[in-house]
Amino acid sequence: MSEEKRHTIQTQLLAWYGQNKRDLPWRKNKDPYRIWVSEIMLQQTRVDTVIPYFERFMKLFPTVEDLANAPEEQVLKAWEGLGYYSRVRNLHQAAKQIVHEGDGKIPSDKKSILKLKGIGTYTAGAVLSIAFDQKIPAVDGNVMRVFSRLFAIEEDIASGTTRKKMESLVERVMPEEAPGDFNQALMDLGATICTPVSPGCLLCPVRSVCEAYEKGMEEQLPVKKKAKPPVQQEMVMVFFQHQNLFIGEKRPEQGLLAGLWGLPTFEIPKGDHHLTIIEKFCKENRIPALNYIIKGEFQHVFSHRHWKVTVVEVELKNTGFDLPTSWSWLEKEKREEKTWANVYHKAFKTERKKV
DNA sequence: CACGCGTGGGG
DNA sequence: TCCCCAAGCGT
Repeated sequence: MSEEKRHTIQTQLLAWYGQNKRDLPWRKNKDPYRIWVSEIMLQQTRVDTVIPYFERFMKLFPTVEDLANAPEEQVLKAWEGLGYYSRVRNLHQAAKQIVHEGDGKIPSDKKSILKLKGIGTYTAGAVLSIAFDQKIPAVDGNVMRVFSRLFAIEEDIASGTTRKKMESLVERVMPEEAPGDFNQALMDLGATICTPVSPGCLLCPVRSVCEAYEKGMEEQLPVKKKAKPPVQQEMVMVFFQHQNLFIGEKRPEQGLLAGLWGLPTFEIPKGDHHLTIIEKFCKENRIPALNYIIKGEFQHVFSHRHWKVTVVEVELKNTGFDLPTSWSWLEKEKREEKTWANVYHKAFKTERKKV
């Protein structure tokens, strides 16, 4: 790479950022805790979605100590609807590490910060450069896209080796001064101008040194392998209820919607009928079901699974029987408080519909 | 290194 | 309606 190209990217990008940077709540100061929380929320998640969550989260847990001392239920609740829930479980765990095992401060060296759950190469670079002014790359999807175009890199950006290559490129281009601004400028450029489709090249501050623009291949880059299609699954969610009580299920600590409260959910084997599954389950577990009512169905798409969910109401004769360990009786009034993913809220909507 | 892990928005 | 995504990480 020529010295001229490096210089152009540095100066043009920083100048552009000075004029065009977005006014975002986590940019009000350089508090490492705020930067950290914002970076975790922003993983695979759009800025507009994150903003209200960030504001609420900071009111609830203004410092890392507040977060560490908060009950897990409250922390998970604050993340409700944001998705990728392992992020918040890791965040909470890391806060406890910092407060109870460390000195109560976010580590400012790469080796230590990478030991925290939920902080990988990208997030470490973002926090260290933005909050601690260290010259460390923060290569996310935006930066990969910008650099794959600037240098016409046709390798699959999903591969690990390509990302390493990008990191060393960014490292070479980064200025000594304002590394945090430089990283954020790259991300803002990727988010607002160097977009995945129909990029705004005519507005781009680094168009003059962009190889993809020169070759007219900005729409073809970056190269990214296609994800495989989601698995289709038929599910049943059940409202087991008796008087003002219903049964909630705490999901396993690992896997889909890990650790979240919701409704007992069953997968229907192909060719089976949903009521057959529920009836069999009740019989085997000596659950005193009085009747089964199909309330309706809805679709829910995860990144890698597609659920068709049938909602069933089961009236129970009494509460005097043993529940599976992950199930608990909850008050109906607390339904909305006790269910922490959008897929359950869809079930409530279906339930409230008239039959 | 491939896979699992949510959700809502835009073209 | 459909498809692509958006500031990744842990295993």
